Amino acid sequence: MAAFTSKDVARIAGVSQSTVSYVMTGKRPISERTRQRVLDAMEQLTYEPHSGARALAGRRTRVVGLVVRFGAGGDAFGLLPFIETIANSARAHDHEVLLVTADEGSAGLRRLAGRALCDAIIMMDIEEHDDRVPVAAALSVPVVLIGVPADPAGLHCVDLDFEAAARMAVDELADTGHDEIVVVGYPASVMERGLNYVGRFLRSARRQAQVRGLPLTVIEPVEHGQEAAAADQLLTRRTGGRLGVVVPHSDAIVPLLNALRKQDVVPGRDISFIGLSPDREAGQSDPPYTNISVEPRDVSRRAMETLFWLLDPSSGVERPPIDLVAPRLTRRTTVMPTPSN
Amino acid sequence: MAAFTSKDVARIAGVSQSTVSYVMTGKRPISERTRQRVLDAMEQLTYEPHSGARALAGRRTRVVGLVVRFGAGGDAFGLLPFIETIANSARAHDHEVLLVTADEGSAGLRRLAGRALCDAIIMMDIEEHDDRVPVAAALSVPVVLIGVPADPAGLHCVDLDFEAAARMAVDELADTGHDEIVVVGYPASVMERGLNYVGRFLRSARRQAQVRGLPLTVIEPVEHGQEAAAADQLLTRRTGGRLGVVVPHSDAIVPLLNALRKQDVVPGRDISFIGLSPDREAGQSDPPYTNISVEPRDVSRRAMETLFWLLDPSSGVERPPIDLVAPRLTRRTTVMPTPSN
DNA sequence: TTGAAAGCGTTACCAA
DNA sequence: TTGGTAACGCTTTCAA
Repeated sequence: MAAFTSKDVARIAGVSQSTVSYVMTGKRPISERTRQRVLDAMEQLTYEPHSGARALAGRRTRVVGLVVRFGAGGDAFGLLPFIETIANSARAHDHEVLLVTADEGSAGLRRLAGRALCDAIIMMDIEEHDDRVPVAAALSVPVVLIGVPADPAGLHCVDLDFEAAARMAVDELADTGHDEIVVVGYPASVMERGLNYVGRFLRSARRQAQVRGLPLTVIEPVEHGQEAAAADQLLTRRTGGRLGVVVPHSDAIVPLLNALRKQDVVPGRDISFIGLSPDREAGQSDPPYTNISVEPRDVSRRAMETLFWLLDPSSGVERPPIDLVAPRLTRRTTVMPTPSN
Repeated sequence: MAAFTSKDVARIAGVSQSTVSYVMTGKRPISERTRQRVLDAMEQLTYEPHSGARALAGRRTRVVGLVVRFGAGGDAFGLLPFIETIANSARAHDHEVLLVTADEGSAGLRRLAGRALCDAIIMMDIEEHDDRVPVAAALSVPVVLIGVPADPAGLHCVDLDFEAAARMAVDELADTGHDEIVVVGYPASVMERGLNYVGRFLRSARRQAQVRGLPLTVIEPVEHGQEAAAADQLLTRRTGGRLGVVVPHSDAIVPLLNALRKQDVVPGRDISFIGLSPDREAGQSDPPYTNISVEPRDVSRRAMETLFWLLDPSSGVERPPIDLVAPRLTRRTTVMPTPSN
């Protein structure tokens, strides 16, 4: 592991150092013959360019900063697929991923930009009123948010369209002749954090219920492990009418289905059930439930497309400042059909 | 976001650029008065050192490379706590974390070291015979493995002591008068990957069963979602004697407990049950089960201690090349007590 | 189509 | 205790 430099490559190839650089960047035409000689020399030395030197001279790091929050909060199914997709996308663009935890708050952002650790930042787990957003907006590097804060401050945001998701759930229940809706809320830890999508979903659900003239109650907060109690509470709400249950917190779905089963309540027969979750989970669950799709991979892929477009606007088509992925409703058997009489 | 340099800081503070550098690194004594002036100037300019320039001149990046495998394979509970702990530990040492996926194989390792992207590497999800291990051993930066391959090639390894864990499980069942042991194996995807700990656990379990003179069967592979079938298979094994079940794949534990319950088989009364999982999961499960602790945080914390010791051997006490975290057995109610007659 | 050379912002050596 | 200055390995202008 001798650690050769572009000077060594140049010497072996019998060209100047700048030619080596231009072969790598492709920023000026090189005769095929020279190019090949340089490439051979690189191969021979197993040359790798020094990223620090590159960043210094070229004022770009080829690194994407990723700010995530570990621990309590988001849905468990979520974080890993997000990170994975982002890592793959970065690699596809020949970029690295630098991981920063949300615990660092704005300081982490300032460090990423100030120390020139990355060319762009992608930030997840945005709160509705998030201190970091104005800081991010003032940074010298572009920032893409996964989530939509109350004030995006001009930043590009990508997320699932939780407003549309809520409307879809309410509409589905309204269209099939239900006369009451219960939304099973989030754990207190999630509620308190003021995560943007919680408010976006619940507000939209309430509004649409009003539009459709249906009473809607939110049971909240529902702690992890306390889903059985929520199930009880929910069943007392069933005043003889057709009750529809909507569960936006995907971690609560399976426990809740289990709790209902224990009470011999069959979704699709006794009550209706719609969950917000990836299609895969919904289809493989027992029983499979009608769901509204939440696909982390779609969201983070779009976020990365936006990010790379911001880094090189000529590279693709312009991206909208707020880019919402449309949810999809998949009917399985947990929503009672419209009564035929 | 003006992007000031240490030259600016030097000018404002009325000192030379090298003095600014020495204030930051502490590599030579600075009078308190000068030091304060420099710190004030930095504060005033919100100065942040350029990491690329630093890496170039100082030949150290203050970055830790983290190689992880996403997707199928390891236990779901595992990856996130590992990453989180590593990120926190890195931060505590004023280091960044660069994330690389295992899909890149040895190329990722070569890139990390060749491009001087990091000072040290931590690599997870090691296979028993892993191509990357010899490559890692030849790198110009230290590498710490989480896991123990057949041939560590001189690299430092940190992991749970799966051999001891298997012995503990077998001993516990032997000591309480069982006369048969069934180990519920891993999904095929995990078996095929040849992950190091799978072999380490199963081999050790077999050996210890032999030592204790107990028949031991491994049901394998057990797919995710197929735990009910495994439960059936397991119950047919119950030839009237006292049967002990050991479940090393933590993802299978809860589904398996559910499957047993459906058959009205009560662990601790009808059969015995020991799972390998974090204590938290075991205690919060319904029912709580006797478990052997697998604590990702302990393992990754130790791995990071080793890594920073390798980066600066004078900083602490020497680390063993193979550092195994001792598992702990916590008895709950799922192992039948020794018959009293 | 190519080369020479001036930076990029640090660190660390050599002097003072 | 401090300052001056030569690297560090690349990119990019200016010339040819």
